[in-house]
Amino acid sequence: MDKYDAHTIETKWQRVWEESRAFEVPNPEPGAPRNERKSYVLEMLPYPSGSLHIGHVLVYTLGDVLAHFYRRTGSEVLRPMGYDSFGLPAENAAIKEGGHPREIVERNIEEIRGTMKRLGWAIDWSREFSTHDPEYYRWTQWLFLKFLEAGQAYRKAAIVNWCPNDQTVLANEQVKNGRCERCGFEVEARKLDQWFFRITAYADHLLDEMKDLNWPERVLAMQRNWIGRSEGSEILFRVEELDIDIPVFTTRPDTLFGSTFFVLAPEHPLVDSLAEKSPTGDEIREYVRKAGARPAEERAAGTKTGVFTGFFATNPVNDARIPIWIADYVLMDYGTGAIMAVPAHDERDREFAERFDLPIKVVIDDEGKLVDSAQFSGLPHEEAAKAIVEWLGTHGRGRSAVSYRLRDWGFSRQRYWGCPIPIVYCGDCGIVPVPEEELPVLLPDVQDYKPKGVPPLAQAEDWVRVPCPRCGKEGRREVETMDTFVDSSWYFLRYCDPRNDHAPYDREIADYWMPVDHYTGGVDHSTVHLIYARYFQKVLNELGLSVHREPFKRFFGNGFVTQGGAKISKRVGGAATPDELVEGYGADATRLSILFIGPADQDMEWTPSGVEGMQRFLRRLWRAVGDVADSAVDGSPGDGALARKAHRTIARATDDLGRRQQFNTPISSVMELVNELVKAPGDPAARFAAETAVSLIQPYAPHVAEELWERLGHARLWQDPWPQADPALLEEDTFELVVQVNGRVRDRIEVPADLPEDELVARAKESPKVQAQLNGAEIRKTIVVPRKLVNLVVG
RNA sequence: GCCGAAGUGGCGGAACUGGCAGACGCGCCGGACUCAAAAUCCGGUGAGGGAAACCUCGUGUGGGUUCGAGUCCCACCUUCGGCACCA
Repeated sequence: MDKYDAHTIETKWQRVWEESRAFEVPNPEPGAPRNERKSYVLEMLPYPSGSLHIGHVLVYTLGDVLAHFYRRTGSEVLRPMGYDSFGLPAENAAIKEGGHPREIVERNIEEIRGTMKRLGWAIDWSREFSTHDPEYYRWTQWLFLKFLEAGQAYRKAAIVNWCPNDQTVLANEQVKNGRCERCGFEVEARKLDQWFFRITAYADHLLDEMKDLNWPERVLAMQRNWIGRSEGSEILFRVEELDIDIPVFTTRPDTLFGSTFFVLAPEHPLVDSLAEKSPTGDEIREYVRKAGARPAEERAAGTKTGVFTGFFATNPVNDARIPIWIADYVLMDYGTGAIMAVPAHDERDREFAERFDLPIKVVIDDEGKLVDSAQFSGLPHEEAAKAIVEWLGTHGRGRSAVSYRLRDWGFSRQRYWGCPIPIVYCGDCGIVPVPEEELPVLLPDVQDYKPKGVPPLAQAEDWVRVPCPRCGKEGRREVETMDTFVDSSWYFLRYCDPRNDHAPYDREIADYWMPVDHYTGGVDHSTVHLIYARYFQKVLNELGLSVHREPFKRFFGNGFVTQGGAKISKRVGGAATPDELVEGYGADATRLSILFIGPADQDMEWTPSGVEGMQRFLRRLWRAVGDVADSAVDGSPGDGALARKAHRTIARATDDLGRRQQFNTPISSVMELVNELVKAPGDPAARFAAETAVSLIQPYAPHVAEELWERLGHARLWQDPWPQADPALLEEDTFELVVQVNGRVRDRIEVPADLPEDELVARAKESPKVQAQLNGAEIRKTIVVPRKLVNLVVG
């Protein structure tokens, strides 16, 4: 047989798939019965801000293996692809390289598509789109209008995260450790009018409906953490001089008697009027100004600062008058922006009290019982918490309350390359939505789209000036654009019906394909994209636009691929990019090597030696199967060792891919089978073993598998049913009985599989090695594990 | 500090429900083929002891449960990831 030549084979089959539209799937006919075997396989769509790297090879090969596996196990598979082409990464790349963002992303998309095709990923290319296509963002705008109508999108003045480098506002989800997730600059707090999605209204839904998700625990834990639901109570403190009540949120109402001072966040709305009425107003205003200017990171880590207002609040439970302070360790956007400080039982309050010499009053003893707390003294503190909240309730001074860490999603961006927000500001009518029929609001070209703090769209004066859709007077368009995560919060629905020009998608079609059965992507999106998309899906459900409440039924979080310690390969000169790898080793070897490294949900280091090993394996497979194809032998595989090995391999690979979601071990199993085949070329089961190996490796190495399948006299392996293991042939007819004495292995004996237990024990006792260990001692206990071992316990 | 994941040969890793630790691959060592090299093929490869048959030790550390623990329980150490003045 000829030599294994990856390029010839890969080019040949890629052409066949393209010409036969092998991986395109039709949408269901209207009113057709639901196919229970549909399977929507999706991976997070790439940003076209550069070319693909080895990490993308992992993600899309994972999806590819599953798509092939599900198709061949009887599902109708939807496996689309597109590009998240709006947003900062692409825009920054454009600024760096020079040129218009559109040109840059479209050039990158061309390149990425080529790489994807060269890797042989089984994608339905007829459904491809980019989020910057007007035909797509038209519907992003349409959905925004629906959210606006439903009160899920709104505009408010808020203190937001401002990145001074990227010159834009960032969502909380895009700030890590007080720094911009993209560029690493420290974010500043700015008070601006901004657009928000009311994701906090769905906090409990996002938590409760996790029970319907087959997701890794670590990702769910991150989301839970991010949402940060915490149960406590809201308590009203009276300020007599001002004739007002100020609510505080606390998780520890049991410590209420220990509250010795009261703190407001510098951003608290009452601060202004307090300063006005206070003799030390200037001092207060000066403190508030300084606190506002203090970087968030320092505010969190530095020593505590604060200022006394001169006012006092009354503790509702004992009428104690406690001083009201303003301090920046209290955050405006958590709870009510005001706290009752209990320095004896809260570390932060203690630090503050010590610094400003405020009293510390212990109200819980070492046994966890209340002391010095009037009628509640002596109660265990959990019980006391309930009793105190109840008492507050009957006196109209408090109630149970829940607080969340999650905040509304601010999606205004002061940048150019994003989806325009379809809004017109009118002097008379205020905020006016652009009528649906006028969508899309096209993103205009501007002279200069570099960030300057003022949104670049403001320069497009002709575009900005527009008649108010409501009254016809001159209005001005919204010049902010949407966060790119809005685009990716519904793209999976558009794939269901990507060419629809009268709706974002046909509801019936989307209801059929959705939810995504198997979603793959990086866990770095756990508290960003994955939470936004869940929120969108829930709102769409409540707007009557989808029957489903969760977008991704199953999620697989792939690990990160590093390339740091990679040695330079002599032969391919340190091949590192996917294109270089395909060029040097072929797509099949590349695909195999990235999945063979280890468990795909853990981080991994990519090394060239792995891909060389895979190339060796493919040559070995090529030769072994080729020998079978060339030989005339045919007939029944029988039930010999090789046949049984093949059946066991089928069983294992099937279980690993379907149930266990383990992608490296099926490769090992097939390697074992090929090793056995090489050792037994004349075996009656050689042909069966060869076909099994080719068939099982097909999702990983579809090109070489297809070629060998053809040489074995078959066609279209990608459509062939997945092999099935014969349960009768899953075990050998003999097995190696492990004989233990006191739990330690002393001998291994080959015995017939059907030997009864007492006979197994008899065989075990006959073993000379066992005899030597027993040394005539009395056997106290005998443990028999069928088909595995006998353990003799003595002494 | 809180939440989560993980510690197994020289390396990546396997061992699914408590039952042969180290599958598979990389690397390394030896051999075959070759004028030679590459490629390929065959054999070996956890540590210690022994001429050998074999024996002992061995899955981060220390305990425990069990006939039997990489796997279960308790305590701890280390690494990585997320959150972090969240009241």
